[in-house]
Amino acid sequence: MQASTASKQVTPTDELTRALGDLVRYLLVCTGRDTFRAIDDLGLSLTQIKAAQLLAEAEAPVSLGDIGEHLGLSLPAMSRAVDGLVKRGLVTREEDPADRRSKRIVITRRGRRLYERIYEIRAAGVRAFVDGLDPDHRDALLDGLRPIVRDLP
Amino acid sequence: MQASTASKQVTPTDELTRALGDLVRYLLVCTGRDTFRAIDDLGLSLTQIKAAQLLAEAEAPVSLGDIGEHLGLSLPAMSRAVDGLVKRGLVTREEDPADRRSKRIVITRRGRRLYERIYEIRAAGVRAFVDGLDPDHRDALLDGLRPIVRDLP
DNA sequence: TATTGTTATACTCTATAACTATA
DNA sequence: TATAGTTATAGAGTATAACAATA
Repeated sequence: MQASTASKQVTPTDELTRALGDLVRYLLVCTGRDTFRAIDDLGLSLTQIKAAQLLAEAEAPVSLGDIGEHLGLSLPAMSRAVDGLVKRGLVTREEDPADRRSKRIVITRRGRRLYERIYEIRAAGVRAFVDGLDPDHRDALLDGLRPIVRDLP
Repeated sequence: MQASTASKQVTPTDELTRALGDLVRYLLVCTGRDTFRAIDDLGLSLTQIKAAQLLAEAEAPVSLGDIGEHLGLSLPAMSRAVDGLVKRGLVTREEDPADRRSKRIVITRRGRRLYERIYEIRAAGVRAFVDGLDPDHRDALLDGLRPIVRDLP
């Protein structure tokens, strides 16, 4: 707990916070452009892509309300968004036999392919950034990142 | 260029791409929640916050068209967004003496304070993540990040 | 009576088109 | 005639309210 007359003390936490903030911001710009354009070209909304992502990664059946809760959106908004996905054959919507008020939303093979394509576009932006790194820097970053990413929830 | 019978070859580039992608995604979730809620509570749109950020970081005078171009939005959309910012006293909008068709948008002291508050909320999310790291991991990540962030555009 | 989802309606944000003022 | 910005209007996406079906 070092005291200092000025408030210029920069701790490792401060420095890392700033570094991570800058990096995330930069990567978002890199990867966002192409991704948003691709989604737009598909005629899908961001909400629909997020829903597809949730469904692609879900392990248990997912109801409409589940999706809305995860995405922080209202039930009507999800109903409409899923409606569009159903019409395009990207997901299916069926009554839950255990509770017929509820609907089970399941991604189709076509929906999964579409989601993976979007994922690849995003990854390509990150990859372009990584490819531009000095190999030594790249390896050092990987070393620093490996144990942290391993523990992400 | 090692050949392999399977396609399981994972290069450092692959691994780092994935690690960075995962980290960015995780940090976005952490920092996005509070930030979006704060913006919403202020009654401002995301566009208005982005405009404020651009203006807060701008070094030269900025026209309405400049903002729209940077943000990828139409002139009418920017006009409306800036209108709201002017009404709240967060920016000023004045004729450019050199070309009276053009307007110079300038952030006010109050606008700058507001932008910094939002920035702090976002940074707080990153900081919470950093605080949760094992100190050794934290320092290793900082070492890996330092030369890279230094060279960001 | 409570809950899941859908439909009706209003609001916000955006874009295109039409317009004004200046170059 | 071309350009910077504003105003008018339409479309997409969201939320609240009202509704239907099931628990």
